[in-house]
Formats: sequence, structure tokens, C-alpha cells
Amino acid sequence: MYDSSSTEKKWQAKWEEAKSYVIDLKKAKDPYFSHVMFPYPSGDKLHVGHWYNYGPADSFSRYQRMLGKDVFCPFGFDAFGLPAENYAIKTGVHPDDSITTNVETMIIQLKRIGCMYDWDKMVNTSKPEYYRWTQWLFLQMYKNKLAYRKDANVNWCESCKTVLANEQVWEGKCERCDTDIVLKPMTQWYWKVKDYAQKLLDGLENLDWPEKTKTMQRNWIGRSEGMNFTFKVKDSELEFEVYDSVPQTYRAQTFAVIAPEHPMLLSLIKGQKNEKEVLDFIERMKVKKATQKYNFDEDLEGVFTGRFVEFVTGDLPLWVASFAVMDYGSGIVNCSAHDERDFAFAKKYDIPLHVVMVPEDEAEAEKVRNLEYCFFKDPQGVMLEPEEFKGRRWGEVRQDIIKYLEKEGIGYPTVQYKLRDWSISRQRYWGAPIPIVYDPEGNPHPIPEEHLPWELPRDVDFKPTGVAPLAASKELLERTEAIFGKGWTPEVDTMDTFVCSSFYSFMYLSTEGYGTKFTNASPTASDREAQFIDPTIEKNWMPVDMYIGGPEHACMHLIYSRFVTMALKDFGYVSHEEPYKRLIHQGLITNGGAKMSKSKGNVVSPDAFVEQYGSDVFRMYLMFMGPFEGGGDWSDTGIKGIDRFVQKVWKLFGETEESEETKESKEVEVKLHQTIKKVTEDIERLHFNTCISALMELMNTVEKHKTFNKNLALTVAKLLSPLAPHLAEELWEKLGGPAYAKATGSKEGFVIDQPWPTYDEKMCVSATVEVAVQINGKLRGTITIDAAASEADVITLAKEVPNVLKNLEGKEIKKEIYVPGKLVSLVI
RNA sequence: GCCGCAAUGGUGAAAUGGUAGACACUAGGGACUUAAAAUCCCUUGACCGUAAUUGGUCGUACUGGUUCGAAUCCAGUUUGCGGCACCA
Repeated sequence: MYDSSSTEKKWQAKWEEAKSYVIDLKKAKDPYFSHVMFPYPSGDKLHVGHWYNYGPADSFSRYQRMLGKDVFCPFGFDAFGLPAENYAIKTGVHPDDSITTNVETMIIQLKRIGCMYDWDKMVNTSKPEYYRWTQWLFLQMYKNKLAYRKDANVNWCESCKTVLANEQVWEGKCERCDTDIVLKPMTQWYWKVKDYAQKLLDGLENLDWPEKTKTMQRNWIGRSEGMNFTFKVKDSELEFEVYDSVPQTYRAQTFAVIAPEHPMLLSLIKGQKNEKEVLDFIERMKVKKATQKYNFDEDLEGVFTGRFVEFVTGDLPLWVASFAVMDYGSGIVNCSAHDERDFAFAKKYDIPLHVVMVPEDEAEAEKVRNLEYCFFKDPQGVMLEPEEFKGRRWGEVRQDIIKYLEKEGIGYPTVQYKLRDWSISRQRYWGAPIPIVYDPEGNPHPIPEEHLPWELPRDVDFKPTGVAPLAASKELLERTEAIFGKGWTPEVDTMDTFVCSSFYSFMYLSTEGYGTKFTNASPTASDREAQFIDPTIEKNWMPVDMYIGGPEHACMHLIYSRFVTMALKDFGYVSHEEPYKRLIHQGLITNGGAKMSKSKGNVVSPDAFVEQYGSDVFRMYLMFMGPFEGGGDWSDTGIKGIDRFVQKVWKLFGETEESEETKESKEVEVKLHQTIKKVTEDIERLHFNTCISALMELMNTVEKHKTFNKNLALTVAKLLSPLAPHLAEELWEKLGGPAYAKATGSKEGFVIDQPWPTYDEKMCVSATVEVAVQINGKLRGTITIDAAASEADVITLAKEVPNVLKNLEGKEIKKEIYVPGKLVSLVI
């Protein structure tokens, strides 16, 4: 009987004692960097989802290690963020205290999984040793003009007098007091991700990432090619650039719309007779846009500004419209009859439309001319205007019209991206303080590096008061004045937690235990001189060879990380521009079809299962559920099957004495080679489920043949090592693995340090194979043949099968197909 | 609305152009046992047939197509899941 509990404790202690998973980053010869997306250290226990992510990811890393690589698997905590702050508001426990406790308890739980984490290099983003570099990153962005300040709308609750994160807005209302949210402009810090849009797009080509994720990023970046036109405001000096992705139909433009939050709008409407009406509309939109539940038909609305813009097609009325987006193009849209939304808007407000393209069919063309429906983006559309292109097709005329417009000086080609600059300011306490101070005139100045870490003050009240929590800190203000002078004030916003996580892979490489040694002491001289990362280590270890985590980060975290890495390369601090070479998303484990969450009360704890069956069995059960990337619905039926398998392995190999050794039969030998092949190939593609079934088949064969053979058993221990590390070590030790390793010249010690077993392709084929015989594609029998039999012999044999003979009677064979070792197909 | 992915027994699933349902779970039957648990053996896609067997028909969401042969490739449809969503 295999006792998982004591065995697992034993090996975890041995691994730790031997520092088996601690990697010397400088000495490594064949670096393989593999880590999972680091978690938020919540106070809850590890749930099935954590295990489903970390267990298989560890199995993959262990396999890489047995291939002889220096595998580095660090772990860390994304420790800043709202939950700890909300907990502080509720209980008064300081986030630093609750997070420190949570990290400690989480590490204890994580160690029970038995992963090969190098805990010496753990990071915790909320510790000054870490966020000092978050702030350093901000300063680099600032110095290189990738950081700037801009007014932007934030979700504002008038009753709580506070800024709310998007997650705290529930159907347009404050989640705490149910007051309607309004958009309020506040000055915020932005990073220029948009400058890297094209690079982010191009870089995707060479990444070994799921196609789905790459597609999502491409859509998120949203590259669009088109033209810019210039609109001059009538009776004014103002001019606008206007982006058009469909310049073919430029002559159809009969009006233009401007976004309600456009900064030029107020000066435009000043003194116009509908000024009041427009102002009301703007106010209404502020509330409405905050509610974030738009309906295409109902919410299409606008007001005439009283202004006109001049264009080659004449003077176009300028409207303020709900659908105009400030952050795309210039915030002003040219509108025509050949856009569904423009068409609907014009119909609603009786704005004249002008048709310049019709369907080929004359009856349909007449309907379009009469504006019965909107005709748009049809490659077969026949152009009516401009005169030079009359009669040509919409689908082929584009490039020629673009050239023509450029020549005529009407517009010029441009590219637009949907990607927006990254707003990194948060009016929150529990985050890295933005390293900026303001002089008495209110101008921002970067805090010199020698003052980093610019520490998060502790003397704040967490209860929302209407200002950012840091604004209430006396210590922070005094510190600022002491260093910079009277009248100077600190920036009171903190950084988005996505900033902290955008460069943490580098921190694993550049630190020996950030977050574990913080003593509240002032930074030492060596701290100040420390470099972001050792260039040699960075060059050898980056990019991360295997990065595993949830698909929910496909766009945010994974775009920000790529952007930051590209920027750091441009600044000269790192040598790679992509952080993650290979990416895998584990699937989601649901319960009753729903995502596990505390509020639904359907979170499954692994504890009871691990207690009863052990970590290895639980890990393998999760892997056996299906392909890693598929996830699935939780059910505990079936974990018994894995437990039986583990017990069977132990019974056959762990409890058999050497004296009972038998000769390996040919069938077992072939099965072993087949299994090595299958397991190797399937670990590579993260199909752990079929690795396990292959091993089950092998054990069933061994059981059937009552074979006990030491070499076989040692090989099985190696094959099991990535999937069931504790069982494999126990087996290895029991079978005298270390002595065997010594005799064969490989490293003594753990099974994890043994070379991965190899197979012989020739040995994967048995002497005889079963071949199917089909007649017209229908199975009519099987024959067992010598694997080396010739095609002619096999076909002759196939025709002698009684059932085949019966079916062939009186029929003429037209065609004979032989697929070697698989089947014979006869066509009659 | 747009983009992407998926659909196979009672259940998780396997098979990526070549014997559909490997490997497990559940259920039923049997052995062992005073009994239970554990363990072992048998049956387990549906239907028909036979005294019996290596018998037959249907079957991978649906409708077609390509092919000697399709769960797999192609076209269309339905349903479900995920993401984006007024992007001019």
C-alpha cells in the first residue's frame, strides 16, 4: 500500500534540503525559463483552479529539466490591488499586514503541491524593494517622453465622493450606495502604448502563442487604413483632421458629427443659438456614457451645433452625437449615406443624404437612390461619383481613388489604431506611488532616483473621503517638503497594478528574494547603485521560454508586458523586445457550469482530496480530465481511477522483490517503447491526459504478463516523474535508482535529475499487426499479419477471410488499396 | 452586430483522412468475505439476428459535397461558450 501522505512530506523536505530547485542564474549552461502568471495573494485558500494551473505547468517544467535543461521556475505575488484595500476599509487591518500574512499562508499551501519552485527568488510587488523598480520604470517612461498627463473621465460617485474602478460600477450605479455614476474629468498619467501599436502588431508574427490570443491582440490593436481629410470650420479659423476608412464614398458626405467630450466643442458652440441645448446634451451624455449600457438604436442621438464645416462636397452641418468616440481618430466623424449608423442618424434627424454608389440591379438601385435602405461596403457596388470613376466597382476602385484624392490635395493616406494609451493613475491607496512631485506652481517634476523607493506612507485613512487616500498623509507631504522645499506637493495617485506585473519576469532574474528581506531600513548605497537587471543574465534567460496562465489576460497584461519590454529595449536596459516566447492558457475549471467564485459559493477546495489521495493523485486527476487548454466542469467521480493506478504501480514495482525478476516479454518491451514515444510527444503538446492513459495501458500490460523487471520499473519511474513527482522519487529510491544511475554514469540522487528515457522507433512496432479489411469502405473483417509482409501477400490473405469471401461473391474487384500496417480496402 | 472556438456513449474523454468510443468513471452481474470496504473477473453506443461464432443495420449536432474511405477536409445551418462591441 502506497502511503501518499508520509511519502510526499518526505520528498518535499528532501528537495528543499538539497536546494534541488534553486538555480544559479549565472552558471546555468542551458537556461530554460518557465513560470506561471503570478497570483494575487488573497486570504482564501488555494482552490482547484490554482492546482489546475500550477500542477500541469510544473509537470511540463519537470519534463524540460529531465531533457537536461537548467529549468528556472520562480514564483511571486501580484500583491497590490483593490481586495486588500477593501478589506482594510471593512476591518481596519492594514493592507501590508494582511498581504504579508496571506503570502505566508499561501506559500505553505503551495509547497504542498510539490512544484519545483525556486523560492529564493520570489517577488512581492507590494514591497519597497520591488516597487522601487516600478517607480524606476515610471521615471524611465517619463525621461523618454512616453509618460504624459491628460484630463480624462473617471467614474465618479457624487454620494461617496470617490472615484470608482470599472469593476465597482454596477449597471451604471455605485456598488456601495446605488447612486448614478457620472463621468468626471481628472488629470491622469498616461503611457504611450499607442506609439508601439505597429510594433506590437508585427511582433505577434514570431511568437509561439495560441492563434486565438494573437487574433484577440490584433483586434484589440485594431489597425485600420484610410485617409485623413481636412475640415475647416465655417466663419472660424478652426480646422479639423477627419479620419475616413472608406474614402471611396467621400463624395457622399453631407454632415459631420463631433464627440460630446471634444475639447474644442465648447468654444465652437459659444454664442450659437443652440448653445444651451448642446450643453444640456453634453451633461446628459456624461451620465449616460458612464452607465455603459448602450443600445445601438435607442441611444443614437445628437444635437445640431449651429456650425458648419467646409469640405469639397460643400458646407456640412456639424452635430454633436452620442456615437462619436473621442479616443479614435480626431473625435470628429464625416458622415455619409453609405454607412449604416450615419444613415440611421440622418433619417432620425432629417439630415439630407447623398447617394454616390448603387447596386447593379436597377430596381435595387432605385430603392437606394430613394434612400429606402442603406447600401454599404458591397464590392459589387457601382460608383456614380466622382465623375472620373463613374461606373467602376466599389471593391476595386479604392486604391485609385486614394491616389486621386492625394493628387488633388483633398486628403492623405493614414493608419489608425483602436488601441488607446494606457491610463496608469489610480486614485487608490494600495499601489505603487507615482514618483512625481509638484512645485508650488503645480508643475510636475520626477523624483530623482536616489530617493527611490518613494515609500507608500502608512498614516492614511482608508475610508473614502472624496480625495485620493495619499492626499491625507501628513508624512508624505512633510517628506516632500523636506526634500523639495516649502509649497511642494506629492502626487497622490498610485499606479495601476498592471504596471507592477508588466516587468516581473525581469525581476525574478534580477533579485535574490525581493519581498522576503524587507526591513524598513533606509535604502543603502548599494541599493541605489543596483541596476535594473544584469545584462548577461537577461541576455541568457530572456525571453521566458514557457509562460502559462489564464486567457483572461490575453489583452491587458500581455499587451502591457510586451509594450514595457519593447520600451525597455529601446531605452537600452534589455536586449529582447518580446518577454514571452511561448504562451499557453490553461482551461477554466467550472463547477455546475459556472465559474467558481466566493459569491456563488461554488468554490471547490482541494484540501479534502489531497488529504485522502495525496498531491500526486490530485494533480494527475486534474490532468486526466482532458487536454490542459480545455478546462472542464468539476466532478470528483473518477479520482478513484487515478488512485487505483498509483496503487497498481506501487504494487507491481514498489512491492516486488528483486528475486522475483522475470524476463521482459517481447510484448511488454514493445509497449514500453510505444509508451515512451507517446508520453514524450504528448507532454510536448501538453496533452497530459493521454500521457496518463498511455502509462495506464503500459501498467495493464505489465500486470497481464506478470512482468517484474528492474530496468522497466526504473524507466517507468522516470516517465512518471513529471506527472507524479513524489511517487516517482519513492519508486526510484526503492528500486535502487541512485546505484543504477552511478553504474550507468548519470547523476546520482533524485529521479528528476535523470535523463529522460529514449525510445527506438523500430522497437515500437510489434512482430505481428492486425489489419482491417474493408469492402467499399465497410469493415468486413480483420487479419493478423507479419509486420514485414508484402502488399501482395496481405491482399491475398485479406481475400481469404470467410466474411470477405462471402461479400466478394460474384463481384468484380475494381481497385485494391493497402495502407501498410493499417488496412486493406477493396472496391467492388 | 463583429471576431474566435467548440458540439463524439449514462459521464470525463480518445482517434487530425484509414478498424469510432482507447484510457478511465458510473451502473449492472459474479468471485472473495459472517458482513461491509478494498481487491479481482465479466457486461456496458443503439437496434436486429444466431444454438453459437470472426453476423447485420444505424451511429461523432443538422443538410449537402470531395474521397476507395470523413468525427477529421470543403460549403451551408443550428446550438453552446469566450472575447470585442457605436472605431467612422
